[in-house]
Amino acid sequence: MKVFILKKRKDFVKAAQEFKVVVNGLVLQAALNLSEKAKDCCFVGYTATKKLGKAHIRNRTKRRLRAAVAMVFPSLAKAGVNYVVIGRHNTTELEFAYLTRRLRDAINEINAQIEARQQSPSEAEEKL
RNA sequence: CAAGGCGGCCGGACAGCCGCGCUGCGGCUUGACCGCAGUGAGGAAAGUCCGGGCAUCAGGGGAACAGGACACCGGGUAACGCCCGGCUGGGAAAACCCAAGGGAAAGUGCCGCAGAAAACUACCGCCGGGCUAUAUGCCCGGUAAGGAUGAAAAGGCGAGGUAAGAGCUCACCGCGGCGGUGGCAACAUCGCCGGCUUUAGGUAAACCCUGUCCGAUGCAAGACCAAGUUAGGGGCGUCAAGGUGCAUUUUAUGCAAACCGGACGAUACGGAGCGUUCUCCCUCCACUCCAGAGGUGGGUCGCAAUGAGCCGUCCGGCAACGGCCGGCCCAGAUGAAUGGCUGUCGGUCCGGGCUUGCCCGGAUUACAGAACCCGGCUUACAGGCUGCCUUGUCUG
RNA sequence: GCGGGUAUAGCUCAGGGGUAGAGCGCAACCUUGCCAAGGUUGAUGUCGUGGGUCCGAAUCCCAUUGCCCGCU
Repeated sequence: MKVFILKKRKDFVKAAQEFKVVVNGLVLQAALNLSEKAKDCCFVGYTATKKLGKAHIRNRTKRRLRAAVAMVFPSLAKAGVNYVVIGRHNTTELEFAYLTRRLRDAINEINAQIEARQQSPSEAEEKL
């Protein structure tokens, strides 16, 4: 599974509106991407807000998230999905192995949500 | 050894595995591809407080006004509000430190409370005279030594002098002027003179005056390529070849630009040209204006290997800095590259052990991430190295 | 990346060199059988932080921190 970088603001906004899982250290959001391009790959975007700290803290947060995604996503991510990973205040402090485990939990959870929606779309829409 | 002052410098090191940006080369399965090699954050990359380069506004000369910055002297620099050296004033026992440090004699304003008075001073007091029998008291005059107030009180201090006093006179200090000497200068120093209410309190980080400098906007500047929109409405003017209207010379000619539709835009008026106004040269503009809606915001260059560049020897200079010669090429992203894991060695702190400078264990290892590029300033910063200087104590 | 504004009592704001103020709120008392309204009285600030200028700074100057806003 190939993983590419998400760039457009529009896609970030859409991901924030559809699926969301919060774990210790990070937040994972996702949205379906039905375009031809995304048929057999997925996109990932990273977010680190000004709340986290100054520039070097935000950069470090994104780096650790990228490193974690590089370990987890190639095996677990679903094709045709835009993921967004958001850093939290303790992303830079947690042990990397723990952070990776939590990201694995988060992606399994969010994939389950997506599959549930795909199997019974009408029911899911009622929920929303 | 202790306490302190002033600089300069570093700001973890090495190795392994998995990854990332850029550049170069190679590969074929030509792509958001793979492989190899090289290279990859700071002293502040930060704050955006100054000064430049560069770019656009078509360009240039002059005058006035407005606005802003700066302000002892000399030097350095591309330039600066920066740096160096000096002067003056203030602080410290000293090494040293601090200073927006021009003009108050161009003008205006302000100086609360207190105090007689905050700038043409006179409450108490002191002295003289008068009224009154005397004292008290009152009136007139002289005075600014003393008291009191205040941040600040009209040169200070001592002596002479006087009714009491006063630069009224004199010495010293201070101040002003002239001259000599030293210094590029700020200024220092010596002498003479003034006789100081003929010396005009403070405040310019109050307005201001004087001198010097300053066009605006910032790489999201700007240049090019590609794609897309080029539609509707209102207003000015020209055209009589269509319709309409009017007139008739009666079916064609003339007039009319009011209306519908169409084709279009003047070598004149005028407008524009880097704060405002004026002026000179020069140049440019031939449709214009308004409102609403929708779309796009992609790529290349700018841009990173030639620069006020970095390193080193030597030379000049007290220094900032400059010069000769030699060597080097050193990040370039755009959802934005340095990360993850492991080991060894460091630094600092704590605890324990003892063989007293080693071992063991634990914690900690700052501030912080280039975005067009340089020169400064300012602010943040664990810990460490190093040079010089001052004072005190002890020993020789 | 560039450029502005603001910070004063619990809240909303005045004050632009000379004793820090207003409204609302708060507390006590009066009024009432009780409450509200009304009346009387009172408390309350390191003037965001650190320096400087001045005799004297919330005010002027410099630096700094937080918050808010604008352009692209």
